[in-house]
Amino acid sequence: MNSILSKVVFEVKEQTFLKDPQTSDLGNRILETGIDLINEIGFDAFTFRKLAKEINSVEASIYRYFESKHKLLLYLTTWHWSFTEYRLEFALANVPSAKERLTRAIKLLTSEIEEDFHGVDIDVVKLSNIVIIESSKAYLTKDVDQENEEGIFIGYKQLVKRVGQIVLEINPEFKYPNMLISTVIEGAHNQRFFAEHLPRLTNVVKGEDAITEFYLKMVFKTISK
Amino acid sequence: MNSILSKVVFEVKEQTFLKDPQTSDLGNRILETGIDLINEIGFDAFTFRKLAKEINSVEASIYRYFESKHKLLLYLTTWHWSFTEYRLEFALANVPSAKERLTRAIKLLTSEIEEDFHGVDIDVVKLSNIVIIESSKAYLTKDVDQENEEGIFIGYKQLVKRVGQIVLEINPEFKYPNMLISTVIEGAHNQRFFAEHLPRLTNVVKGEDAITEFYLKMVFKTISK
Amino acid sequence: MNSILSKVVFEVKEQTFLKDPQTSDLGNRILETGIDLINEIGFDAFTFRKLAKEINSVEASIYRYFESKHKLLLYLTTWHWSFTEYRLEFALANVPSAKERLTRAIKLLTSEIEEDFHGVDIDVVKLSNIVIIESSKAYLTKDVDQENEEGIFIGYKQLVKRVGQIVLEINPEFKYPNMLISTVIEGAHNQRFFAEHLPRLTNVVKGEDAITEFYLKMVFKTISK
Amino acid sequence: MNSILSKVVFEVKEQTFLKDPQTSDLGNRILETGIDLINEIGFDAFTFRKLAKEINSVEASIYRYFESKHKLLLYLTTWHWSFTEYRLEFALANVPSAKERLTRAIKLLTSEIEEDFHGVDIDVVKLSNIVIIESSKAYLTKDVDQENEEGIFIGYKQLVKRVGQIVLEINPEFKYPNMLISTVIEGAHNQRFFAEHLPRLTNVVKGEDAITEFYLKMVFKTISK
DNA sequence: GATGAATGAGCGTTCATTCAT
DNA sequence: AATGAATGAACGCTCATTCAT
Repeated sequence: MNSILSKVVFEVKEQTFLKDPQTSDLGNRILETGIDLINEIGFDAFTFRKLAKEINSVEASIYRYFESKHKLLLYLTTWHWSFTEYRLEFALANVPSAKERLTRAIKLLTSEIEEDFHGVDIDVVKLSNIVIIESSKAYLTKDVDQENEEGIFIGYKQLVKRVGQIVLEINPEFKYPNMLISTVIEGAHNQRFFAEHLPRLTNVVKGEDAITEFYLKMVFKTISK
Repeated sequence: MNSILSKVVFEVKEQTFLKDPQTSDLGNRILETGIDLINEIGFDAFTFRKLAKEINSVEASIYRYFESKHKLLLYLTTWHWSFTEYRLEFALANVPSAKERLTRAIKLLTSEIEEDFHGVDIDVVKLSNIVIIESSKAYLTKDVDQENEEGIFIGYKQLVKRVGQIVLEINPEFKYPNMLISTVIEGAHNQRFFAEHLPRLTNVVKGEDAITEFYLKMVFKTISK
Repeated sequence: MNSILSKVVFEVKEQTFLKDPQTSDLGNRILETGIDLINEIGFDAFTFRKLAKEINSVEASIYRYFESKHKLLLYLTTWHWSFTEYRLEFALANVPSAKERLTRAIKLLTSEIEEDFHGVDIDVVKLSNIVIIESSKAYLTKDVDQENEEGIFIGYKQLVKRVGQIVLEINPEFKYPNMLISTVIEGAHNQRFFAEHLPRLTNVVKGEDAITEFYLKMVFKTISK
Repeated sequence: MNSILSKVVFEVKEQTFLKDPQTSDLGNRILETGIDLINEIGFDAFTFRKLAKEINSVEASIYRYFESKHKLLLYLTTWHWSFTEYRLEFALANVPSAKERLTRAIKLLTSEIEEDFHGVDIDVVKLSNIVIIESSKAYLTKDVDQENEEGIFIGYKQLVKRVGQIVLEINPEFKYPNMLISTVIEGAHNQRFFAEHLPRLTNVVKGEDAITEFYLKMVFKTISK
């Protein structure tokens, strides 16, 4: 699994790092401990200084890999989207029915990751939490347009497009496939956050898989003729 | 209009300010120029120092009104939700049909504000842009839980609940009214941002009112039996 | 003397400071201790951090007064030129003979300051050393042109022009009065430095007033018809 | 020409480098690109990191040649003085008249270099600009005395002495030959800089060779009995 | 001999905040 | 009530330098 991963996972990220963190021990510690720390204290409070202390190194060393903490966040989110697309590929492979494929895709996009992915050093569960809470901060910036030009969000767009195309297979006349899918992805993030922190904004009861159920129903009803 | 506004609009915000900014000239300048400045440079780059310079005052004076820039953002977003609820009240008053009320509600929540609201000093259009881009940063924080306890998000929750109840009028068995409505509200924000900056994540063509059309259809199909 | 000083001395410097250091206790400590410290360790090694430590304050406080250490140096040099022009005015007042005035001007520009100037908090002797060693660094920069536009070097230019005009009184056909005077001023700086550190570049014997003697002779011979 | 150059030019510099940069390809790239870069961004903004990037190498490699950027500047200036002395030797060879020799020397010291020197990889015009703007920073340091002891400024001193001796040939009683010549050299640097950036300090009109004219006259008048 | 990786130290800057007036 | 002055703390960043290969 590892070799395929390596092949699939590392796509668009060249713009986000100065030196590929996956190629050295220090780089990997930056990623692993970085994910832990962002999870723990939140991205706003996260600084390279604190991370450096945590990995018994210094800020200057981290700057060899990432230009800024914002770029590190971009790296993590693009990694996450590449990884998600890779998982999607596997989940949909050899499934002929478009409806079944869309079902699987929505499930994958709206459920929590639980499995352990061998061959990946990165803690995908924690990373997924970061994506839920912090990823929107990665694009809600004055720099979006420039970063978009640099192709940093390609992974996300590809994913949306790909699932959107399944929608079109089912209903070729549906006008807003991308809008629907990005609503589902961002919505699932929000609902998961609301469920934990602002429960009156959602109707999720802990333990149940309400989010997935809701979005599945929503998608299929919305695209029905 | 003004008197009613004053009555309706200022609800939950006591937790967000130290001294009500609407009661003094300086306070109002803080709000007005604050909105301008956040719009211009983004909330991340926004500081009390810059705001103080802009209004020819000093940081210390702003601190009389708001404990932090984060609290100012909370003030602005709660103001926005109160204001939205007030507009909703007017839009739904004396409309007997639940479907018509839901339609009006969704339209109001997903369209851009354009009208000029007399009697309100605050530039509601600019404020609405801030809400789109920055409001999620107001709750995607390590302090959500505490701020939630303090009742800061009550306005938002009320709004969601109120529209959710219209959904239940139409389909009393629908399990996820709040989830649906908060998905619509947050989704509309996202799509409006995507339309401008990451168009491949949406299917919005500029000029058309695709967002409203999409969410109207989505809501009614989703809640249909 | 003080009152006249205050009037004469503070001219072009507004561009060099954020808040006039002469108007507060802390500001004056910045100037006095700043001069001491630059003298001691040299401008290159001088930092706001070290200065802050020395005056038992913090960098942030110094930044209220000066944008950068470079601006502080500009402040000090412009102060020095204003002060020199003021001294010149006194030295030349009521002296009818142009030759005598030129002689006095050259002496003033090429000799070491020794007197104590009452009513001035600034240690003019130490400041003069700084000007000798560091002032050229104030203009030998990529920012000269911009700073020149801002009028920062006006004091120096005025001084050169004023003495140049005495030259023209004596020999109206002399083509290069400013060139001559700026050569004298910069030359005197250099020779004083050489005398102390690179004696083989000069012919100064310590104790003698060779520098003044040389430049006096040089000037008068050069402008003679 | 090259072979003589090689013999004459490389004199005192042993103290300034760790490994002679003229003996390797990388070393020569350091010199050439270093000169370019210092010219472009100024010595203050110049760093080994930037230089390394420019020559597609790394900082560590540059450190093999030069202990610090300051030493590199010393290398360049001593090279320039050796080169100037070499040019002087040629210009004065077989000229019996002392007055003529002094004239030629002053001209050489105060005019801009324009000719292309074949056999020298170093861009002498750019180097000359660096010397004008930055060379004073090479000695206006707390380390002058030590560096002087190490003989780093010998080239400059020799040059001054040599031309000073022509002065003495003409007027054996003139007391300040070195002072005069170093005033001319430094003065010519200053005036060239002033002409471009602070024209009101000089009387140079672009295109004319005023600087040389002025210093020629100044020297001969000053040393006349 | 040249390089890649890493680091220690410190700089310049800004922020949020407090205190005295 | 508003302001002016000052500060503590930390951030982001870069530099010069070293070490192992």
